Amino acid sequence: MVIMVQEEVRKGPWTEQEDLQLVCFVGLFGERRWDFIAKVSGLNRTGKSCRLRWINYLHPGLKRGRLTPQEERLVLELHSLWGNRWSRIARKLPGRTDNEIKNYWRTHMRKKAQERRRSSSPSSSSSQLCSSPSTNNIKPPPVSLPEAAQNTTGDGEGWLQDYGASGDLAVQTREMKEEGGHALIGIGYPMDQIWKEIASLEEVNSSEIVVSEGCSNDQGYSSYCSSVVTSPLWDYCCSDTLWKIDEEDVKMLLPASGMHDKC
DNA sequence: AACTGTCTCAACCGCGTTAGC
DNA sequence: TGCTAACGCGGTTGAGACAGT
Repeated sequence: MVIMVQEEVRKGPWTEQEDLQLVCFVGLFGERRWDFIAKVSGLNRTGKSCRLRWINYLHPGLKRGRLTPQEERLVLELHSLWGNRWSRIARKLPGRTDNEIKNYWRTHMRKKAQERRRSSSPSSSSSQLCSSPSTNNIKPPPVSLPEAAQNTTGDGEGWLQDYGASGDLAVQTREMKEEGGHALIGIGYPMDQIWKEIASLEEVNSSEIVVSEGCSNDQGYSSYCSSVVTSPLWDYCCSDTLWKIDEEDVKMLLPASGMHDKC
């Protein structure tokens, strides 16, 4: 019997050493080709895992800590427009990740569901369409809404039912759905108004957002990272030389087998 | 102090989309 | 043009922290 001695792909929490290695190699090769980075870095991780770790934790532009009230409000507003399009929402919140927003939303919805359960009588079970945000078994009937509103249906009824902070908008939207989804405009909270509200929110955050959206390229980093708290790991590894090394040069200079030793 | 329930967040998984060949 | 690998997104899970009893 042949025993395959295969290096197992590591899972679970990342160690500081792994973080360091990843930061180094992302510095070398950029935020792409994650499988390649996973291989050459010597991390026994999948490319997916590396990417996720980078995006959700190591990215130099990330904010830490709880969402501010403005951010919370923005999340609620944008979710009412786009539904569970977390990455899209995250793009409007500089320094926040889709994962973070998703987690926040879950917590938020759970709280709302609990409050609702407490406040409602035991007999009124029919009104509790969503006891938990993660319960996606209950899918809403398909409705013919314009795109912005259609996107909101992806989560089932739950988020609409339990929507709290900007209740008016939620109620309006729910009413629209209950009416079959036709009269999206003109039920007291027209799309114009919604967009105005978003626009005004965006104005408040506009400077940050502009920077954030530029952050997907290298230039964005340099400007953005200087104004936001950056990872200590990043400080450790992010030197000019690292960024200036061309990938082809690296190939010439560092045989893959020993790369991670040098980094 | 010990136990239990709840919350938060990091990470994984599956699937759809995109890019390269 | 079809195939394949890589990427990106949304859903879900699980471990650790924290609060309440």
